[in-house]
Amino acid sequence: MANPKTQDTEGQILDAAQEVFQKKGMDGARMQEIADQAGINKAMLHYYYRSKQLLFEAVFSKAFALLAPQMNKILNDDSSIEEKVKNFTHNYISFISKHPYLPNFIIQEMNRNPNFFEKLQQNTAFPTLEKFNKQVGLEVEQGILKPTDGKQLFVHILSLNIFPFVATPLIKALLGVDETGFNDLIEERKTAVSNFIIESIKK
Amino acid sequence: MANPKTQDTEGQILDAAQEVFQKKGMDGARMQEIADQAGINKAMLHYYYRSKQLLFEAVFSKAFALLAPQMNKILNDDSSIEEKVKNFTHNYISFISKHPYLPNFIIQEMNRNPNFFEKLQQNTAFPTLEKFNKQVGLEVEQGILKPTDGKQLFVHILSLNIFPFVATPLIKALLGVDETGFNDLIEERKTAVSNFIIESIKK
DNA sequence: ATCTTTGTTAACCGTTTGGTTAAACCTTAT
DNA sequence: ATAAGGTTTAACCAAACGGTTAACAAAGAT
Repeated sequence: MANPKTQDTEGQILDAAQEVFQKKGMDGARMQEIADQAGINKAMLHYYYRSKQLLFEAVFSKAFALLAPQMNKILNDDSSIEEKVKNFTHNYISFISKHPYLPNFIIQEMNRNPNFFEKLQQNTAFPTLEKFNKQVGLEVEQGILKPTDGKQLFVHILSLNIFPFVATPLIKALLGVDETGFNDLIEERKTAVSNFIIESIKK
Repeated sequence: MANPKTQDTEGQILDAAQEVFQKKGMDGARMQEIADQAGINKAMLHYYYRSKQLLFEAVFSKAFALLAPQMNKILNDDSSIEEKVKNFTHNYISFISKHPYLPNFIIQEMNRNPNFFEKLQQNTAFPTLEKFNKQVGLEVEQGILKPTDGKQLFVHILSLNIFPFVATPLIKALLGVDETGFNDLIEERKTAVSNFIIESIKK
């Protein structure tokens, strides 16, 4: 990633917009604050991106494009289910630890405007569950896994990996841990989650 | 719940505010829209609740007060871990199916303003993990459960139960299901989630 | 050198927003 | 009847908002 100071104006704007939108959401973000963050005049935002809506869509699409490959890895590569679970859990948690605002941003804005999300769904090469589903069925037949529904398993995997990052303040409060304690918990989860899943589905 | 038409103005406002705030969040909600929803003049909102912030806090506190007892059930009653997991999963999913906006509202606003949440944490009888943690340790010693960390197990349980309601649009898209298909999936989860957990931790 | 295009700014504009006000409207006690 | 209290309304207000404009600066092209 390039140093902001050496980037051109358009890139500086996108970086600033990403920061502000991810912290405050579409409704809470202010064009002036994005301009201040980027260290430029507010008119430049409109010069490069026309409107708040279009600037937001640029930020959202860029963010979503970061996540999609992670999904495709678990859905469409050729390793076994057990390997997929282990790799996805470890990789995803590592990845999100570096971008902690990302999941909440995506989910918050998907809920705010499902229409825009449907548009994205058609344009992007959107991941599908087909291959994963078949693979689970096959490994059940082969006696590698206990009887397991692919859809439910996939939702389990997403829930266990993503939820803690979405509900960080709630979990901190309920567990009574601070920033450090939470980070330790997350670090533990890189193995705890995959062990928990494998233990449940492996024969 | 009383019929809105037979309620007094203050109650009508709170109901209308709940609906609008839960759909659009603090930043997206408009006082005029709340007034319209309640069928009254905008000035009445300020007459009864002084400001948008105070009206919002009334809505948030009421919503949180609905969820806290659910948490306490799994943390502080006297049944076994297995029973707790089964009951919590079934009860929580049933409960949230009737209030689908609730989890996302709480989480979204907790992330937006962690300070306000800390205030709430001190005032309310806030659930703690202490008893649950001890109980897990005990059942592990007794050979009922495999070696299990109480904290991680609790995060697992919350994640599996809450996440699908928070990320509904994402899950619908990835699984390629419509409203009906999603509802079926959720209905299945009342047993699928508890079986999945028990299978993993029970000796 | 001068023209043209692109990038940048301060000032401005119309609208929307949360919030206020003063007058009117009930209800009820005397 | 009427005075007093709380309740409700239309009209209004200042501030904040997204967006525009016109003038200016920088950089290439001829």
